[in-house]
Amino acid sequence: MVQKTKSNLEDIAKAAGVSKMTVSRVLRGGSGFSDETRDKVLQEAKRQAYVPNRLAQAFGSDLASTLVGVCVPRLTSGLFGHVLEGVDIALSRLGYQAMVGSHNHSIVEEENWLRQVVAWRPAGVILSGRIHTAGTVDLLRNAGIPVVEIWDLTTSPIDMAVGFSHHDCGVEMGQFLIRRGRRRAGFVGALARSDVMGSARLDGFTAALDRAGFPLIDREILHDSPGFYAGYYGLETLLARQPKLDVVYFHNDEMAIGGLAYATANGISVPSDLGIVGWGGMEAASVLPRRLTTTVVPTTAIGKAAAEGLVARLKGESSQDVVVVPTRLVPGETG
Amino acid sequence: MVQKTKSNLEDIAKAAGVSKMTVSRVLRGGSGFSDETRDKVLQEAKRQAYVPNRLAQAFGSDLASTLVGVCVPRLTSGLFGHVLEGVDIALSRLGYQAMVGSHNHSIVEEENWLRQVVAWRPAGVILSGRIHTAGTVDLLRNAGIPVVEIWDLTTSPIDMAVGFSHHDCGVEMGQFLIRRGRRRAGFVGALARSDVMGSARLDGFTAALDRAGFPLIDREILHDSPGFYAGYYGLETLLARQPKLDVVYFHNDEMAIGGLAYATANGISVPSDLGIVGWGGMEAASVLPRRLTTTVVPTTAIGKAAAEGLVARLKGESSQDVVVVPTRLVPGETG
DNA sequence: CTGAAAGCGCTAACAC
DNA sequence: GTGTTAGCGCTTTCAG
Repeated sequence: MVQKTKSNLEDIAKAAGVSKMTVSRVLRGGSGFSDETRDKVLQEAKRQAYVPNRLAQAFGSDLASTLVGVCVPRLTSGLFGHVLEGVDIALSRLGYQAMVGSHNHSIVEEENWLRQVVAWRPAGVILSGRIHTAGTVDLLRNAGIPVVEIWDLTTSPIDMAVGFSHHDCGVEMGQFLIRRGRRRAGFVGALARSDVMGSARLDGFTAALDRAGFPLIDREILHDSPGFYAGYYGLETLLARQPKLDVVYFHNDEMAIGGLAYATANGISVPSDLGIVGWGGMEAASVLPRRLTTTVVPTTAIGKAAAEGLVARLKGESSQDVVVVPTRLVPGETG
Repeated sequence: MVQKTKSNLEDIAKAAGVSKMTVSRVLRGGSGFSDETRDKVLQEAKRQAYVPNRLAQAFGSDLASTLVGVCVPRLTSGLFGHVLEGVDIALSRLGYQAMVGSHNHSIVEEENWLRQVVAWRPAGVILSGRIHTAGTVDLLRNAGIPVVEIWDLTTSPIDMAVGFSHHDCGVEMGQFLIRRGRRRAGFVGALARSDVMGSARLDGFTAALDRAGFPLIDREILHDSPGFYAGYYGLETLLARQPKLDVVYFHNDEMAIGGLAYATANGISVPSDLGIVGWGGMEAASVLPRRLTTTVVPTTAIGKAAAEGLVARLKGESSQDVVVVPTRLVPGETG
């Protein structure tokens, strides 16, 4: 059977004996037609399995499209998965569609992604982080669409922002560990050169330690993806150099759990011999035999707030330009 | 400063002293123009920061759009995060854009998502699973676009498919545990009513146990998201009813790790008192103090193959309609 | 090698 | 309450 060409407003109009415009009005649920007309049109549309052409709609009118670009560093990160879920649920509830991309912590890849996406004339975009290429900023300015930057709030945003200060997270953890009596701290991270936000946490951490008079002893930064393995081997490497550390701050919880695995496997008792603390608040961290000491980030809430703020702006509703979400240092049994 | 209206082909044409058509040809890298013309046009395009309007492009021609719809059950699942990453990397390398959605294991939500997405006239879609509503199938047929169903391969696909048999995964694990001497097996799952693929694993598992003469003793299915917590409390509940189980098969690795945490916290020694086995192959499973016995699924490869197969089809290249990816039962130290 | 004309499906603006 | 006209930016087709 030959593929039947998709029906359009005109087909319905003809079949219902009205004009395209009337059909358009009915289908968009406006007003300016009789009940009788409406029923006829709706019935025809259903019969013909009419699917509106959003391309024509978005193209042919100033009506903003309902496409929203969303770019995150990595799709495989537990944290960003939750952020995306928050975005996705909010957007779909509001009738918007997400175009998703990832850039693996490269602002150049982010620009490439954005260049593709703006060509689709999206209603707005959600980006991660506060550092972008000049090209990205130009693209955004020329597009003249709302932008929400999520995750980091260290400096002032291009347009809107939802997040928190990574630097403060590091400071808070540093102060906490000092209060707990730790004096010889190390750090294990990954991808330092490109993950600016991870570096911000480290900066805050070292600053706090410095102020307390017990500066960071050493750090080990792996050029690897910040997962369990990197945490495991990162701790191994760091301890080989610095056997006398009394606590290690990890780039994130996955790495901290990897570190915990290394400690367990090597007879290092946690937290008495060595404290291990993470960042992020992944679910797994709280069901470990020993609950991980970490900073919990409200990931889904960030995604939701970003999507809702963007749409509020699009609808001309008043909305806050900068939303600060609270992170929470949760003392566990490992640090 | 007033927002400068975006430049279009005509603006460039005027500035370069040629026609729209010539500009169009140059910008799309075709042929039929002199080098001199090309340089002039490219220079003008750059000067005006021209961004092509993909909406007009896709709308105004039969040229397939480069939009690809991708729908997964959950964005927060470690496994699907990796699938999405595979899809995303392959698509962006090939010049396509992903419209992403999730349906939380509801085929009705999947249909709602698809209805929105089809209206954008995507080049193709990637769906998860083999069960869809009649409405979904209609939508797909009418759209006349390629469809790749990923993840499950139990029955024959609508169009193309990339995956493996969940049923066989269950059978294999059942046989493995019997060979290891387990005789009193239980199962802990979540969301059974809607997660058809999880059920397929359970079916295969019970079938294998039945054939061996040691049928499944009991199962505990939680109406909760299949994460660490559900695994923890699911095992607690199951053991309260059936203290004499000698092994428990979990819906996935997250739940198995939760179960492991419960066992550790309650002095149950694994694997001597109780075997604990999972499914999926999340990275964490292999750095636990005791490596989890599980089935490893090549998630990223599935996403990559789905995206590449779809694009191959779009370009008229020959491609396999059904790609079976191998899963691998990896014996660890927990079962 | 280059250009002119028509049209994709829809909606805004205006007429009736 | 309903219809008509024009046009969004691009590509296709056909003429030169």
